[in-house]
Amino acid sequence: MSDAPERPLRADAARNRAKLLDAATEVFTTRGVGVPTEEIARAAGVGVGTLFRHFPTKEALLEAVMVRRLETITARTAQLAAEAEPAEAFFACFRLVVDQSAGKNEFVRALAAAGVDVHASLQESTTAMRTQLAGLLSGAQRTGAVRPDLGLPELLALLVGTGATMEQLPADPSARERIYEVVFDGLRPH
Amino acid sequence: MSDAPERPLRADAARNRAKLLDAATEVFTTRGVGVPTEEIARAAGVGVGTLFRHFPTKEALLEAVMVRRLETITARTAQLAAEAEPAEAFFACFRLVVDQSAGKNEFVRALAAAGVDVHASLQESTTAMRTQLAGLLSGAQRTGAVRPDLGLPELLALLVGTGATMEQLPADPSARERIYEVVFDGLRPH
DNA sequence: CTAGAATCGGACTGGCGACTCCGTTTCAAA
DNA sequence: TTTGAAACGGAGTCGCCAGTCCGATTCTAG
Repeated sequence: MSDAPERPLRADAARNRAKLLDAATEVFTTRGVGVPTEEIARAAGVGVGTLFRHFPTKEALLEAVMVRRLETITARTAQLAAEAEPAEAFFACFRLVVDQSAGKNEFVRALAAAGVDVHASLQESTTAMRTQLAGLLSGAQRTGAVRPDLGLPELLALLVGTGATMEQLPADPSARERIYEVVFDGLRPH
Repeated sequence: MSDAPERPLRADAARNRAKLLDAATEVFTTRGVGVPTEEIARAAGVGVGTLFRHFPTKEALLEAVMVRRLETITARTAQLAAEAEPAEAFFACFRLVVDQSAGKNEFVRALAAAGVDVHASLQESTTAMRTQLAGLLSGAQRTGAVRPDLGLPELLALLVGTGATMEQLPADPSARERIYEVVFDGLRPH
């Protein structure tokens, strides 16, 4: 489209960029998106100047983190979808997304609150994810494992909501499991 | 305990306090807790000075709003619990709480993030609510309408999570209804 | 009606945090 | 090695917002 010329980054620049992304992922997920940029820079072992040279805006950094996460999840989802039969794959992916989305709801909120209609790069990644999920859903419905009246919007909402449910729970694995039982039972027909 | 003397508020002061609470409830729920205090004061038709005289801190205002909401919900819950039989009351209250909690998750987060171990007044209200819900839950379990392995923590988490689910949904009443079907189905035994 | 106490309003302050600027350092092409 | 372009770091700027202060206003007791 438009990103044609792009000279390759200098070695140190590429290294710093990667360190920033890692640090930002870590800090944002554990301490929330409110953490000052300077702390992220410090965690990455670089100066704020460097941070803002790579990501012109705090929001841009947030977006980059989201994109990477989404891509990871989408890839694993695709793998699962290919390996297992529809119903099994569907429920496995549901777990995967919920488990991986700890704290991510807050990201989405932060981005949305920033007035952005989700920038191009993010748009792209979310679309890929949605496509995956839509396929999984209709596959599972075709085999009768999931009630047929659910659409993609409901599935998406349930994924986010189940993530929120898990965040509220004390770190008790058996309670988590019970929540999954409730939701999965509800997803099955009748 | 300690709030003994409390002279009654002057007429205008009481009026302004009420206007502030109403405005804050409205603004916080529709535009989020990040809205500057000045806007809340303007929405209430008073100056910031007045706002801070009634609520020494933005956080205190947030808390007051929460308390009022919780008390309202708790009262309605109690009423429902008294009028209907256990199972019916349980599910009706579940709906009530979820419907009324639009945007409230964000409040709780904001308070928790402020480092407060939830101040005394809020503590009290939440305890009342929890007691209500605990009663409702065990009642519904006794009649066999709800799976017996669920505890209060799971119920609380599911209430918050279902609220989050609803917030993600496009404003489509039938989709909302489908979500309730999923969750309620999952809550029932087997 | 009047005084003075309670309240009000909004200009002002202080601190915080996103982002900029530029002298210094590091890389890599020749 | 040399050299200039690329990248770095972090002190400094700027705007925003919670919370303060005090002269002006509005209640209400007598």
